[in-house]
Amino acid sequence: MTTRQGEVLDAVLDLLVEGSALTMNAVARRASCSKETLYKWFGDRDGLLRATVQWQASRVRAGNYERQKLDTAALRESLEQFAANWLAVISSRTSIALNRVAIADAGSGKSNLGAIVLENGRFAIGERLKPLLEDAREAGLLRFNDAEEAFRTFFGLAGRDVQIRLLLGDTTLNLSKQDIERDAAEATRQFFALYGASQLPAEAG
Amino acid sequence: MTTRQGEVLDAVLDLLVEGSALTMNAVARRASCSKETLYKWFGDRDGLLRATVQWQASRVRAGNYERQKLDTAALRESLEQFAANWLAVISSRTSIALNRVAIADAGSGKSNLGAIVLENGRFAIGERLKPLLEDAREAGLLRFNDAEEAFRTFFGLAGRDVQIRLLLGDTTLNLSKQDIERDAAEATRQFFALYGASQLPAEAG
DNA sequence: GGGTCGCCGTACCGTACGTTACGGTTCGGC
DNA sequence: GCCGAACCGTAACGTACGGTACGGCGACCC
Repeated sequence: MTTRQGEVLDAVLDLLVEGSALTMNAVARRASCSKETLYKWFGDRDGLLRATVQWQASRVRAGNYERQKLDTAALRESLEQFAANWLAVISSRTSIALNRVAIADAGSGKSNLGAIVLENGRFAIGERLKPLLEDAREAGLLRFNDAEEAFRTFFGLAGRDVQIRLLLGDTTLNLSKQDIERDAAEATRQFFALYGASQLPAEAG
Repeated sequence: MTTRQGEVLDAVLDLLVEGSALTMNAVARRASCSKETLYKWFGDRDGLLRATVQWQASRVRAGNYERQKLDTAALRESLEQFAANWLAVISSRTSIALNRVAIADAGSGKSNLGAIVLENGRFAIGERLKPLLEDAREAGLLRFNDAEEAFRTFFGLAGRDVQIRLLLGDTTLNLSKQDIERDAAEATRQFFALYGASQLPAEAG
């Protein structure tokens, strides 16, 4: 992946975010490259989309969680960061645009953009969060049987209706940085109320 | 909306659920009608899609909640039914297909399918659930300040990652009727843990 | 300075699909 | 039995777009 190729993929992202129709002509014009080059580098339109999705995924992937000795404050801090980061990602125009094409593609089943997005989004964050949850359980801070189920609950508390509303074009939902931090803190508080070891476990699955 | 027109829209739903490309030719063939009739009845392709979305919405709309004197058991029962019904809807092949076209459409901004789906999905269920929550607060069963926020939490606890995974084509998620009932019960239990008046309120927003 | 390579711009091709037009058929009203 | 309306099936048109071909041009090598 040369820098020039990255510029081309950024042009694709630009067009997607704008909501313009993503034709090969439009990409070539925006990226100031020839269509021949596009086909040489990416094969066909599907390959271009796949490369774009992976290109963006490679940028979003944050540092992995480092196993550590946890106390309640550190755990809360980590959870809030996870939630805030996730909310920031799913409310970004880029993520919305990419999820839209991936969802449309998953319907026609031509490429496998949906699987790529899932792998780098929902599943990646799950794999990054579960070690934290398990360390917290080890440290006696959380109670749960199944880390996957606990994660899914946290995912629901953090995301709520945000992603589907944004994907469907709801314009009444405008998450500022402050909103995101407040919502992330609230989700974390609720998660502690459900899974915190200092309280009665809510028959957590 | 004649019954014949309903048959045509059912043909559209069939094609969408199959994942076939939704061309006017395919619709005409599947519905055994002429393209001329399609254009006469629905104007253009967008009109056909709009009519299809509204046609399905008119079928999904369930009975409204009837205000009643609530006790804990009745409240739990109602909440579980709401959650189970919502999970059944969003995991149905029809809903997935319609949400896909609506989301794709919301990206290009041609029609306003996204708004229609939101209005008949997420927002409709919110308006139906909030009176129940408020009655429960009135009856001293729940504690919260903002019914909208409480609803959004319930929405997150019930839906979690289900909708986005299905929209993105995740095939590892297969919700049986039993799964749905179990998840609905669990979400309701968690919601009570967060907002039930018999416990300390979790600083609920 | 000539040859080669990689790329840009553009013209071009084939096809898919939205849309329109039209001949043929059924059916209710008189 | 005849008329008109509604509708079916299909052919035809125009366009948009994915994909290909080709001429030109700067860069680099020898």
